[in-house]
Amino acid sequence: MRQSKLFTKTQKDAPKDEISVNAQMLARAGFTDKLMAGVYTYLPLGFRALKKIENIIREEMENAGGQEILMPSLQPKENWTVTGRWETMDDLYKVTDKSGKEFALGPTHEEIIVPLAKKFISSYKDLPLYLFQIQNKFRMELRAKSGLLRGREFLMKDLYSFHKDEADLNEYYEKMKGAYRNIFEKAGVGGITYITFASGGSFSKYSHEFQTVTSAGEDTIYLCESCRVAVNKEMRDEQDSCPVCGNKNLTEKRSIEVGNIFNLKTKFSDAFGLSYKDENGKERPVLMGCYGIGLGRLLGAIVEVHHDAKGMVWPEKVAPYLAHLINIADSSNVADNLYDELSAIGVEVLYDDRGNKSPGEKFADSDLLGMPNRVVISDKTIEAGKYEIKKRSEKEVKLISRDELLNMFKKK
RNA sequence: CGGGGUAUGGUGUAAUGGCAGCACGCAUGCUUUGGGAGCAUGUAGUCCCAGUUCGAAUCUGGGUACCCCGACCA
Repeated sequence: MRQSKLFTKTQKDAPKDEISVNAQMLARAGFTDKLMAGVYTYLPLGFRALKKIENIIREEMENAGGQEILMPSLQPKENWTVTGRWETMDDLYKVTDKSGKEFALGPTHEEIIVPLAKKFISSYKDLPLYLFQIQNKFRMELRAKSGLLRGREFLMKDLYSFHKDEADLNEYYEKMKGAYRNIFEKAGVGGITYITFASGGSFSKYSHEFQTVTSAGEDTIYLCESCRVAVNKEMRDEQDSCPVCGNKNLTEKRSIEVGNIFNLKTKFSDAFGLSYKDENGKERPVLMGCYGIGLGRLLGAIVEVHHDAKGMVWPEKVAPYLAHLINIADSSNVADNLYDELSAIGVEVLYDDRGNKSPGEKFADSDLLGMPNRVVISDKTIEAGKYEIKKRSEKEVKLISRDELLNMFKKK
């Protein structure tokens, strides 16, 4: 992408009403634009990062047997009265059409997917089944806050699993924990994201959250350093020790809930009469699990974790572009050629080809945007027959040959 | 939803009852080019509705939006 053609521009100052780091930096860098509290537009760079996260998640969900679908956001009231959540869920957006008919804007999709699954599941041969979608959710947050961390409309991956018995559900639940670990690892927050025991509601003792430790977090967890698991503050009264090793010496941390997995058992199957016939022809309820990840929240969490005073520092797998090529030479020939060559071998490059910007401004922009690798072409590098490369996360600048440069990016 | 705060060009800000000013951005021209360049000329603003006043960005009332703390968050 030639930066001279990029839709967005950077800003020196953050909007005064954004306080959180993720909101400030994403706005300054032109990754997102706020439409209203808790509702954001993803601009080209932010959208690319979001898509990277989406693809990481999709790959893991497909590896875990998930089949992707897309359910509607606009949903009939009737589905929500079946479970009683039309009345009890107080963050449900309700809309009314001209005839007075009422609808919900989906905050989650159990009420839609269970009746859907009922149309296709009738035998033990149809199970297990794993369906997921990546789609916008709506929740009437009375206080949207912290930029992307708590929105009213936000992109979420939700997978629903359907099982013939509890053993199968539990097995898949453990498998999902592994898939989630892979996702957060690839997203660059693996080392500081802890599986956390949280309230399980009325059907199981626990649910599990994936909590990314950062001072910007709005949750409080108690961390067992040796087991690398945590307990959510909401469980503190009933669980004051590590659920794995019994250690009572837990560390209090602030964290962001980036994912949640939940054992639903037959809660929704019962409500909608979702059952199957077993090997003996006996009718049995289907057991369910559900597994969510907020993509925008994860994006925001990554920024909270990976930034410095100058800007964002994107992990390679979620960066909008792998490299930021900056030309500050008099002529653009060398940079143009490198841009074409890298593009030809499939390297995602943001090319700062702007002719009217000073080197200082280009470097400052590059630090703010935070692509993992910076390549600088100047009269000096051209004269030396080399390319200057610097990792965003490091200070050292290296001069390398064209072949070294191409090889470095080819691997990725 | 309870409490607190804020609202002035695209962005950040100044003006405490008397000519809406500055910086960045943007536009045009010239000069400049390794860490947010210089000069010149332009461009663009008082959240909304009432009220007080000779006169309101400024005071009063109402509304709206946004931010922060708390509550809420299957």
